[in-house]
Amino acid sequence: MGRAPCCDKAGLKKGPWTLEEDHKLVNYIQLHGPGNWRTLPKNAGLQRCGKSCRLRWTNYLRPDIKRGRFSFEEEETIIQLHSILGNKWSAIAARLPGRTDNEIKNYWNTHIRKRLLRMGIDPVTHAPRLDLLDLSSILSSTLCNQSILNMSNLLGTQALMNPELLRLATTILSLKQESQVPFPQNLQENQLCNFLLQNQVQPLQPNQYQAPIQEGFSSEKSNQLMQTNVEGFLSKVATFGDSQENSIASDLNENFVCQPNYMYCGSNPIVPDLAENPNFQSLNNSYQNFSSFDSVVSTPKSSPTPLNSSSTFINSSTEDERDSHCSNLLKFEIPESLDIDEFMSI
DNA sequence: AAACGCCGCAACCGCCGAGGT
DNA sequence: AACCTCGGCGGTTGCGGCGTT
Repeated sequence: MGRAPCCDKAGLKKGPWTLEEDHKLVNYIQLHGPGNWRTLPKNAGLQRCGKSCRLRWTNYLRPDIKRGRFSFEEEETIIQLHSILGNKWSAIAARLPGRTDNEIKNYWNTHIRKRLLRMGIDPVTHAPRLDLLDLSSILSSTLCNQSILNMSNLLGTQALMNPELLRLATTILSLKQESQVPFPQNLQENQLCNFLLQNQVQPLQPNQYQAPIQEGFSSEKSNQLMQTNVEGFLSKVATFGDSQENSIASDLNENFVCQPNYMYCGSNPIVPDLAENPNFQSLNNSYQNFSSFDSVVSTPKSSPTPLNSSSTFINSSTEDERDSHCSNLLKFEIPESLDIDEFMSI
């Protein structure tokens, strides 16, 4: 039910707050505490509506408000949480001590959103903007390379970065859960090939998976590592799903890897050393983050806790440096369809 | 120095859900 | 059940500051 704006009443002031008004409001709240906003302005001697007083207090006058530029760490938190929560600014603010929802919303709209757009990333879905991709070249590349598809290709770096392969993994997991058929320990090559052919997944070029392997990191080792991590991912998803009575796992199976996300590196050349490849590390981090996600989103609002971060940040960095950092941290992605309410209630 | 446009941010608007009567 | 109040939220606006021409 809608109702008339509270500030429509005659005699109530609007617009910027004066120092005197701020003092009145602060003094009153220090004596009586916040709340009962309807009667507060009258009692405090303010010609403002209660709503205006509440906003002024929560967004500006509250003593625990942090001022100044957002740190990389805070920015990372905002982007990660936004990929999970969407425009739930208050929920995001609950994870950032001293920051208000209004401040975060403004920062998103004026800085982060624009940066994502510059990077060709949709700030709403956190996915690469498909309208910027040359779809025809992708399709033609796929068709040209189908004949060279083999297991080695599948286990190359790009395969792991490719959401379609992960999609296959979760699809199999889904089948396992639904049919109770024993999960095959080792996928057959032809199964994967058929799947990829059917889904037009872009395979690697031969020079992409052969050339980069360097000393100390053989093709066999990289394949083993990839296998290990794909299985590890499956294990994480399975464990996670079981612990959440399969409801969230169901969402994951359907959506977690279906959306384009930052792990999909497109036509980027493969970085030789997988162990140092930030994309590869990002994948590991992604499901590590996943397994600890309840701790990320369920901390009570009254006791906000900063998210842990292994990164080191310098606040005075340039926008370009933030762009660069952004491109790495954005490889973390959770589908919007994830039932956040369910998460929050855990 | 003036005009103009852009940007960032504080504040407002309109809607919603919860809870009370 | 219907209505009302209240607090809260997300989207939008408007103004001041700043840089550019």
